[in-house]
Amino acid sequence: MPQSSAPRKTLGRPPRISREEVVTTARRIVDAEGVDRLTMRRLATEIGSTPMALYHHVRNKEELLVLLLDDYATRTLHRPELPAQPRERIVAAAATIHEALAACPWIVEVLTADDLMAPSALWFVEQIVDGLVECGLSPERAVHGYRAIWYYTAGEIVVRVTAAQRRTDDDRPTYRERVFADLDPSELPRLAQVADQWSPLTAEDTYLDGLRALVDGLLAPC
Amino acid sequence: MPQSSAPRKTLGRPPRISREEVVTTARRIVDAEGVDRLTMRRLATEIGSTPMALYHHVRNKEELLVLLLDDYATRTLHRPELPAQPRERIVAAAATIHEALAACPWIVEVLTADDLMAPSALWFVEQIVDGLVECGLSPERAVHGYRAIWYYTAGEIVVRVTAAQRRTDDDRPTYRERVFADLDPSELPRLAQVADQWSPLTAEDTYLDGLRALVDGLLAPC
DNA sequence: ACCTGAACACCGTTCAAGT
DNA sequence: ACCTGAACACCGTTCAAGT
Repeated sequence: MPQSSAPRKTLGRPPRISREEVVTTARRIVDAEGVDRLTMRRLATEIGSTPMALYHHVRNKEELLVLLLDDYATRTLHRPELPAQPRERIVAAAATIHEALAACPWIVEVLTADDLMAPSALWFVEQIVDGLVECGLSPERAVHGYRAIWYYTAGEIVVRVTAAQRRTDDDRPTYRERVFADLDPSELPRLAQVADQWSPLTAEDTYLDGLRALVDGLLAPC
Repeated sequence: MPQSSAPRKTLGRPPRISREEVVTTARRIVDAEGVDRLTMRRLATEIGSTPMALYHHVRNKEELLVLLLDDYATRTLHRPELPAQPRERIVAAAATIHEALAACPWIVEVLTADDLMAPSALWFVEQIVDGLVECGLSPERAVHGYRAIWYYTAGEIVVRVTAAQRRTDDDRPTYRERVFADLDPSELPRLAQVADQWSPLTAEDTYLDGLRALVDGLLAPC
């Protein structure tokens, strides 16, 4: 793996671009034009080099995206004052992660990578796991609880972001709208009842309500 | 939009391929080799035609994927006997959807499309919304409750499927493993404590536990 | 109405060679 | 050690023409 931070022991051609420059330039492209426009070729021309030069600094495009997420997390995920009460601490930590992710929609491509295991996010994971343990869960159940919170959080981001993308793409009625339009009220009475409110209702941001419900449910046996 | 099912009013060149044939062939490719291998060109050669012929039967690749999800849902999502008790009915309906999605990992590409609004899935959505209303939630809160369940379900699928993909891709230590390996126990004591159990713990299928916690939490105020 | 051929405007990545 | 040029093996989609 290329290590631009390691001391140079052997002499060779001096590097013209650094891993950091690659990541910074990639960030600029993504911020300005969206993640779809980030290609190795585009990045190379932007940086004044060739596609292949990049491969000396990142293993491949996927690694570049993970580095980008790390970079983003390090820059924006500052540790807030969290409530002392453990239940509220869990909610606040999850909400902070959620807020940071929601503000950078391109993340969806990378989000699903592993966990959100950017080093700067680990502190929040710690707070959540610790809060669950303090509330009486075993370490094992606390990890499972964190995962449930993570599934819920990642799902909310993925669903909301991609729905938003589709809305701007074109203005024909969405597939969902067509399906709701010819709904049989005798077969699906509840859905028919809420059909015309569905869009505004699902557009509301209810992340926090659902999060509280989930945390309450996870802590209920205690 | 092409309507192969509509009666042919004007005479013209008789169609050689149908929308149904396109979808069926696409399904065969996806089942056999994964969604990555489904390209318009590959599909065209498989069907014995040219890429452009496909565009007379589907608007574009995205529509093809939505049709594929519908097709899959129609074939596999059969209505089970659901428990009469509303809380258990909600859990069972969500679990059935989850099971169907988990069995077809290529879904992740499409999942995020809108809601899971395949017509054959609507019955399950109805059961969930109805169960929540029967438990005392207002229709509005019931829709929000369904959304929370959907976020959790979609998130679980997305995270698990992509984690599995990455595992098979290569056998180097994952990014997560590297991050966990050099964890500072004085800074992140809980994570350090569970570090070596993290992989097995997160590999466990705890979807149902989290789902029950979420549903309990949603119904708690009642 | 439906299909074809050729082209447009791209991708990520590898290989072999240069400095 | 780092970078370049050229190539490989692809993409989705459009356009203009054929039947």
